[in-house]
Amino acid sequence: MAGVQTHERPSKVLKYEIVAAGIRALISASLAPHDALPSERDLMASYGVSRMTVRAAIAKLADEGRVYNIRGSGTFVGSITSFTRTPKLTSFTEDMTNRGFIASSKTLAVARIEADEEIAGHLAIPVGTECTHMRRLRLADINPMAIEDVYLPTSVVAIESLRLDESLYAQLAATGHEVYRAEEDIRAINLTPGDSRLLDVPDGSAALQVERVGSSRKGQLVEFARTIYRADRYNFHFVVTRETNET
Amino acid sequence: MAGVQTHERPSKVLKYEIVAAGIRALISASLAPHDALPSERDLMASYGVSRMTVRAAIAKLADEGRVYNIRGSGTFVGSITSFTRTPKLTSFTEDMTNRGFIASSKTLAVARIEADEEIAGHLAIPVGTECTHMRRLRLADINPMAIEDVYLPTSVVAIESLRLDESLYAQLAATGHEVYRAEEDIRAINLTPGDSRLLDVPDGSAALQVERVGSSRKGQLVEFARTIYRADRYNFHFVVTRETNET
DNA sequence: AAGTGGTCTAGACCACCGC
DNA sequence: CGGTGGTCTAGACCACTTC
Repeated sequence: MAGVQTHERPSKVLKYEIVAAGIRALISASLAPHDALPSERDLMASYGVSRMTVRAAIAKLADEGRVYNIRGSGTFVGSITSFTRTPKLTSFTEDMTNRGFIASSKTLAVARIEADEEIAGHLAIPVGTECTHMRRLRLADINPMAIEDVYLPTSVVAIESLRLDESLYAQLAATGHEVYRAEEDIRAINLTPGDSRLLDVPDGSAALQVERVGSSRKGQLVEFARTIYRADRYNFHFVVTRETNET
Repeated sequence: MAGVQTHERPSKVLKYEIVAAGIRALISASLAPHDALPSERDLMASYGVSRMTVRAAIAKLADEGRVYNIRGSGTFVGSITSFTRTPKLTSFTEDMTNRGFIASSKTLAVARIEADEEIAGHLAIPVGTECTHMRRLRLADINPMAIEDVYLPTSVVAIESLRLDESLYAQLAATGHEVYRAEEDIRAINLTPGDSRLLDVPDGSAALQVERVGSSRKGQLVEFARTIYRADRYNFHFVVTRETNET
């Protein structure tokens, strides 16, 4: 039997997704940035749904940065440009695809290790727990983009069953450990001499480090990953808004 | 009775804010990370509100990273630690307050300049347009935290009317140019010798650079700001989730 | 004054989880 | 199976912006 498959779509068609798709189409077909969308009440009538459904659709589009609301005035098309990265959970391959690159990898090391204090702390497991460690050089269009170290408890993925030629996330999903939620920590670092060579930049160059602790839909901690991106090739770009808060 | 006048904004008390505050208090009083919250239906009864109001409160807490939902199972307390910075639009002072520091500033330069190509591009104005430039060293508890350069078209704020001892954002808001939405670009850089000295770190140290283009409610571009943070003192920490995508 | 988005009610059915 | 969060309806009043 060829190829492990992830679950097909028993997914129900959500009404607010239909409305959102319709609005997306409307925007790309006939609206320019800062143009007004039809009012929520108009959209209710157009799609034959309740107002809450319309608002759920607009909320999703706003989250994507495609539209924004002005109270008392209307909903308007945003001015998203290229190279946007809303803070959503994506795999490296998806991220590169979104940025217009072709992703590839070179596996540098795969090993069975015992969790040190840092890894154990992030994954909430006892120090010394057996883990699978994978170190990969990540490429975008054949050029070095990042170095990624991933640590997973052996109970999640054993090293023997790991297939290096397949997406790690797909393998996790296939075994019921889909990474659904993660906490990310982003900071700037100076590269070590070894990492500088791998990324083909001068020693001591700045780099963007993203640490991620990923958990499954059920809340189980699945992976700890540290990814170090070339500073000259990688950035985050997103929209922030002012909210009436706060404590 | 005679009307009591205050300078406070007569902000309406929102029900979902009350519920959210109650849940926040419950969490800090008696719940540990990954403990379950009362169910939404229980919260409805406790606060005497509809389910949608409860869900609005929980949605806000989830946005803050304080709780997370598991379908079919419940809502649980998140594991956010210190030094969190959700990607919201904040002033430097607010940001530092959230992180537990006391913010202060030292103005390094204020000048009238003509927009170069970069600034003009960000603010969508012709090259050579008159702008106000302000350069400040930002401190957290007396320690250098960041260097900030802000550029504003003179039509938004003229240098003569700028008061250095007052919040820039407050002055902008007072003249109808409140920054309420912004696009941010985050990347890692190596500090220049001059900036290294200002931030009191070794020459060539890595730093986190945040560029921001802020716009008013009406979509007018108001400011271009570049803030360079000490890498050892500043990071972003936020929660990301996997969402139904379809692009 | 009219129209907009923001909040809120009081119900309902569904998909999913753990027992 | 009962309980949970996810979606959805059909209304309502409010605060705000624009005319």
